[in-house]
Amino acid sequence: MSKSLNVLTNGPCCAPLATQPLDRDSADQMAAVFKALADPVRLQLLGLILDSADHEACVCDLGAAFTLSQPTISHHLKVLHTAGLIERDKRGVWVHYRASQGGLRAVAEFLQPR
Amino acid sequence: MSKSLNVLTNGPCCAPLATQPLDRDSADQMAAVFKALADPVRLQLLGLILDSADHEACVCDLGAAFTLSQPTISHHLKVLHTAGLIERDKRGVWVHYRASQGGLRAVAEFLQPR
DNA sequence: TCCAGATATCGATGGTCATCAATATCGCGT
DNA sequence: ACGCGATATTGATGACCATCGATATCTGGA
Repeated sequence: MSKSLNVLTNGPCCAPLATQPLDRDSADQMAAVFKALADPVRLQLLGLILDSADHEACVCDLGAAFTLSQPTISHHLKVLHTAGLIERDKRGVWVHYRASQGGLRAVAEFLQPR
Repeated sequence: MSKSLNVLTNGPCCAPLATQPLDRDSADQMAAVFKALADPVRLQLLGLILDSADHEACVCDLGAAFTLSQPTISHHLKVLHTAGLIERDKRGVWVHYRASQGGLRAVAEFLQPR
């Protein structure tokens, strides 16, 4: 705790924190990425992409694995793409999404950097 | 794509997916953990805990780092705890939260296991 | 036993999100 | 140029969530 009053009545709690919290901007940015991962459908989509050859899959195949509507799948892929977790590659009529190794690594590193 | 019709009209898209998506239960479970991480305040709380000695901090110190109300901080800590990301340790009047190495590792491994 | 302080729970509220149907856009073949 | 199929965008709707004030619970000291 921080108020000296409590120290008098209840004794010391613990040494005050040494560091400042992540600045708000960085926290917002990371939270946005985790928000993109915080949906079961998007995790399934990402899993399908990672399990595919070259970590890349066509939207048509991805959509076929779900009973959701086509706009919904498109929306989820856009969220993952905006978060920097997958990359978009349009080949004629079809669109392929590829896992972004950099984006995924950045998230993983955030969780055990100390 | 999946319908042979398209193959006739537009040519092949790509080889169909080899694997099934993550089962829905596992996806829901992982999404719940990511949902716990998908908030800037919770990321800041987790960061403060990880940066503290022994990866552990007192609620009173954690709350002092924010301008949010005490119930809000308590709520966020509960969300992190329920997700298995931090452990609770009550010492008399004060409560300490400790990072759950297992929980954090599980999340990080999920992102690059292939 | 009683009080004060630390933390948690409850109920309400405003904002955000997942999903869909409808529609738009973009590329290829004819 | 036209049409069809693949993907994206828009607008609406119901569900979920972050936050707060009020209140409850728990613990140690007097």
